[in-house]
Amino acid sequence: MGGKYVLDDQIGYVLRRVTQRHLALFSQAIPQVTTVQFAVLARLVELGPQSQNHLGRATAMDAATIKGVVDRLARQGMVETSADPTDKRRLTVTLTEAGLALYQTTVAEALAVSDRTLEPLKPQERSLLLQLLSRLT
Amino acid sequence: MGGKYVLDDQIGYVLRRVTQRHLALFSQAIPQVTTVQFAVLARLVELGPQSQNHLGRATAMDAATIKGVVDRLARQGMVETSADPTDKRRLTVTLTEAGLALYQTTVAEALAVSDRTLEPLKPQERSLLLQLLSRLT
DNA sequence: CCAGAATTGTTTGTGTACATATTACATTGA
DNA sequence: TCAATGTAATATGTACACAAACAATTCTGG
Repeated sequence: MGGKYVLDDQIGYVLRRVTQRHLALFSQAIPQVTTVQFAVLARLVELGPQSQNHLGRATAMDAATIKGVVDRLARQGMVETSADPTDKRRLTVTLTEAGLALYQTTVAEALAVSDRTLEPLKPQERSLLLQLLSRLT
Repeated sequence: MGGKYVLDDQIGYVLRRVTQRHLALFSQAIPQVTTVQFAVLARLVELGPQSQNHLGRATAMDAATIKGVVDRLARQGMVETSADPTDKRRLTVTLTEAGLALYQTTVAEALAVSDRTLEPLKPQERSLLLQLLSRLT
């Protein structure tokens, strides 16, 4: 026994495929931003202005990744960056009016995308899946 | 009501975080190749030589992505590419001796990584999770 | 048979994702 | 207080991931 390696049964491969489907549903529903960019907007709405690295930690991205995401959001006018007067190392990231507006007009659709991703499951199974997955973080 | 948007409860965000943990465990255990490269090796072991695009489909990658993965595996001597005599468009990808050897010496560890990823769950919960996830592909 | 459609592979551009190195600045502890 | 340590941001390099456009080839239907 001990198990043969069957690619289709490996958690990593299944995660990748489910993620692919989710990203496709999201970009179809909300082409303006990516899932990752939307997560950043959501956190800024929730937490208010944040230093760039702190924002990265709050959205599960390392410093290099969050920098790229913030740069692209800033280029689209969704966030602004400014120097922190009390700590010269820090770059404060703030949501703009346009960023808040985009969030408010798309958040319902973002919820719908989450629903659509889970559509093949019954309500009970959906919360069970979420609960099991969140124990693997 | 319909629910507020709580980032930490969104399936996409949870998937991303679980994937991050899995990738970290894999690269720590098997630094020679990535999860994606390993998937390609596994499929070649399973199916034998394949055209590049077919191999991509068999591992859930589009044409541009599989090209990059095959290029990197070829650069490391794990696969070889050759022209298909019957169809001049096709590029046949074949596992090398070194590629097969790498697969054979790491496949047990790859299984262990899948296990480690699922470690917080009981055996029963693990198969339940896999079953629920695979319904979302 | 042959023109249009489909497939294969390549290239380019954009967007995560992370390791590592570097610079600038902050904190702390003896 | 000032040296050691830690943190913030940046830059570079590698690796997926996918869209779109393209050239070469193969297939198909009238």
